[in-house]
Amino acid sequence: MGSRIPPVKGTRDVLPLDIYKDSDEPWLRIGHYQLIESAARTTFPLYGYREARTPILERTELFARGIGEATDIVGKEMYTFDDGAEGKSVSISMRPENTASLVRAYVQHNVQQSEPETKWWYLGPMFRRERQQKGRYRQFTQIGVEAFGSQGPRIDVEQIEMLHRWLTALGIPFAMHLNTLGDGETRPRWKAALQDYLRAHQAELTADSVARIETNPIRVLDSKFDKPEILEGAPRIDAFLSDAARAHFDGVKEGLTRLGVPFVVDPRLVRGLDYYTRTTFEAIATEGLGAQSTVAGGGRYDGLVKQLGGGDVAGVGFAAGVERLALLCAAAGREASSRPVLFIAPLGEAEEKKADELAQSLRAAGLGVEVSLRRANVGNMMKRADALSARFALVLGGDEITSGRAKLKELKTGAQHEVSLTDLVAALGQLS
RNA sequence: GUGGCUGUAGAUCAAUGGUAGAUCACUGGACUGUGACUCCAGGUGUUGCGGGUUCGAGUCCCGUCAGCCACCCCA
Repeated sequence: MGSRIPPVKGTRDVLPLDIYKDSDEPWLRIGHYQLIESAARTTFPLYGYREARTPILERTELFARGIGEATDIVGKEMYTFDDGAEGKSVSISMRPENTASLVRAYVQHNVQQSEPETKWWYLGPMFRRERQQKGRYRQFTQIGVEAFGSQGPRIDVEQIEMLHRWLTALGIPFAMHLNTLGDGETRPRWKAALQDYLRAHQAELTADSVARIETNPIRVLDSKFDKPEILEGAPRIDAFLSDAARAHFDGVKEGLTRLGVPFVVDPRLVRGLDYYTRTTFEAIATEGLGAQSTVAGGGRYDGLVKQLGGGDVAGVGFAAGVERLALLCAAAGREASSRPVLFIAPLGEAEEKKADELAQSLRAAGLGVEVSLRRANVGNMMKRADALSARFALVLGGDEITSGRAKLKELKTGAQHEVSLTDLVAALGQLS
């Protein structure tokens, strides 16, 4: 008589089931996640990235210092609690992103000493307490990479090319947007100039934009509600770039062009996290995601390692939203599937025992085999084989056991092949 | 956090304020020897939840929760 316990708001189950919330909204299945993850697992190591895992829980301080106290993520979206288990209270948060954690691990283990140039990739759930909408959930999954210790533009280029390759392999329609935020001095100087300009035009701006002059003036440039001529007249970052920062950005653009990676320079591309410097980039889906169309975003964070107690080590990384990618894969009908090679339908008790033994030996040979576990007529068992999308079905009755031969039915074509039960492995290998 | 829309069977949706239904899916049977076609049978639904109005509420009103979409922000 228990009542149902509802799931936590903004979280969702990912099942191997064909569940549709409504007719034109494909529900995410595990197969969509697996497709994206396996593409990452095969692509990233080609570029020398190795997987790293860090805890979901970190001290709140890490995110406050790493991501920025003033950001929305840290200011109001983290799941934070006090952990008093060791006598004194420590503030703990569930990670809202993974870069700060990886930098902490990098510093913690003095990786700089043993491997000055390091490339890591990661995968896992992140948590932000936001109001959900399409492609945005409170628990979501990110796949990302970080490259530590390389200064020049070639690593930026290599990483963007890798992101391009991965998304292309997944069949995602996207455009790569590219910008530079300049080095450590550029951004504050540009920001100040922008604020001066916007304050001078306050009277003509919307209330939202006026409020953002102080909090996030760069975002004002992205406003959809203000007069374009005001936004276009704003000071551009170009005028504030140092020679070194400009040369770096030119190097990135030249490298991408040389490797044939398409991109668009987008001066309004701003990354929200405080740690970004110089190169920033975003892969933006060109269809299918509504307002949450950024599918991957990243850039340089040259000061972050030092800020978190390490050496003066450069970094570049990106993070991709798996749910957003999965929605696009779902819309395109692309999905990883695991289907059995063979479904065995035994007709009686003795046949069931024989079927179990056959299945065991086939599985030992690496073949996926499903055995009917319920006693039913052949038609129903065939129906089950069909539902599982088995490649072949085999009916096992008394005749087959005494003769040692059976008919292997290929479900897609309906063709039947007579085979010997003793070398089913070879027969299946030959047919598939 | 702000705003808009929506909550009825596993799914998609019906039901003038008056007996809660259809289709698909699922299970079984027709059919102890072969799935997709056909026919038949099978539903104990907290109508999201809680109040209110009414002789009577799935339907009207209020609240609340959840989902969706947008703002904000971000992957």
